[in-house]
Amino acid sequence: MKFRAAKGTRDFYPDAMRLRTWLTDAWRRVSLRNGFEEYDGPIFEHLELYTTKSGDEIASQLFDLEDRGGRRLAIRPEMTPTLGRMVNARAQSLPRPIKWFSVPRLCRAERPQKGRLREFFQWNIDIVGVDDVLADAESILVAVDFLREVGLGPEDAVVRINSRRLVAAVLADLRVPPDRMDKAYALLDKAGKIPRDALQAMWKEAFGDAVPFDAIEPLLGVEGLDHLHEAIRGAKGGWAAAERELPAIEALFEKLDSFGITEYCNFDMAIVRGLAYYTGVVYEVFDRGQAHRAIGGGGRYDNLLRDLGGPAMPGVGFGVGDVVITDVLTEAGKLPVLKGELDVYVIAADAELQPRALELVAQLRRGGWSTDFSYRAQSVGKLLRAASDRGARRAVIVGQETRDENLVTIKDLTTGQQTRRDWAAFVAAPLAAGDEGDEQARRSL
RNA sequence: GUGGGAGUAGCUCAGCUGGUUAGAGCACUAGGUUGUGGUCCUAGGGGUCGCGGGUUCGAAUCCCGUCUCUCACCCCA
Repeated sequence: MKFRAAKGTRDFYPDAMRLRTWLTDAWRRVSLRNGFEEYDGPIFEHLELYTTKSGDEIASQLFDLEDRGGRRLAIRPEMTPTLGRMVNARAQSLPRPIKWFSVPRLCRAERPQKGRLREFFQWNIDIVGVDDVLADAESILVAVDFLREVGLGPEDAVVRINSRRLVAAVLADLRVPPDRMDKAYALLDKAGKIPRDALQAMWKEAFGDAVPFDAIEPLLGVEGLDHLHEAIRGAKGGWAAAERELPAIEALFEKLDSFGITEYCNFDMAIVRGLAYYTGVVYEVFDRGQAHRAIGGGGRYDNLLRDLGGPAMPGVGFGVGDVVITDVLTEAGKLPVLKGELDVYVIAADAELQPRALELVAQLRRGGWSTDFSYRAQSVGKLLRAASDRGARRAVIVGQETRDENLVTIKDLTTGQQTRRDWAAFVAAPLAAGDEGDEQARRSL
């Protein structure tokens, strides 16, 4: 073939499209029932919207372009800057809290690998205008609600939660200079991914003796609130600043308890997140088997809107990409088997009856029922097979009985039961259970 | 950007100590004589063996290059 799909992109043939729609429908369903409203923005933005926030390195992972007027543009690699821009533009008039969601198609010019493609879909949830920890907790509730919706229990997935403020406090207690915080975050983020001695070497290289590795070691691998308390109490020299941050974390976990989702949640000092704009609570969702990268992640970004030129407005939100979650669900055997959806397949028993069959097709379609038929006159057996392959719920045969008595023969393709009904009655309710023959089926429902 | 692995039918793969017209399963198409599917049988279509070059009487098979895919690293929104 001369042309194939570009690197890191996917074609969604009907089979794959059904799954994509199933997933995005789940996202929308969960969003709406949690009180969020859908929004969307343009698929490309001014390049600076991304570069001003995240630095120039980011530009190398952007698909950027220039229009004929010389404007520098970029295909959106994430949704949060667009959200910030949109909220800023109407900051004075939007009722708060702003609870919005979106399912944008995003592009990043990265090298594709497992769980990462260059074009993907991402579910975004944001709560803007509220700095209450309750908003942080609710965003996590929505994430967990989704996990439940797709059949992932607490034994399958976990939300690992940390706080940038807490980490910053600990680092301050350890006398890490404020301008070196980002470096320290980056190293802490590696703690769970590389061997301890390698981390030690990197830490030593970065901070030398000013902040000895011994001092931060108790911090590493801290999981669970109890463990956190121990680590802080046992810290050499005392972690006064860190101790002051404890109540905030405890308050968050109290809300999570009220929401009934603590079995999914765990405090984890290793979750820092790479993104610069997070200021408070940060969290990531993982499969328990740790066979995949993060399913999703989010956190609080209290300075982002101001940094984008708007008023100071706090926000919290998360994103879940379609690639990793699909991998996880596939592995767990939780993806549904989806067939095409068709209410009725109309069969003409012989070629002379095709006009009546077409008449029936049109009437059913007008009534709102998804209906299909064969272009060719084939044996009833072949057409029933076609109906079955199409995933039709009912096959209806227009035959001799239609000619003589205006009756149609209806076959329920899932049970195999067959009944005859009057044409008009069938058109009025094609999926209704039939008469005597369907009594049994009706009872079993 | 760096490194490993892999490219044979739409998909999953076999064939590879070089030797006639390159195979299987699934999928697809058409039949199995006049109105009953989801489990059957038969037949058929579809591949310049990723591409280019080299070695050889002869290359899917050996060598070189190249492209693509994939996994990992870097990075992570």
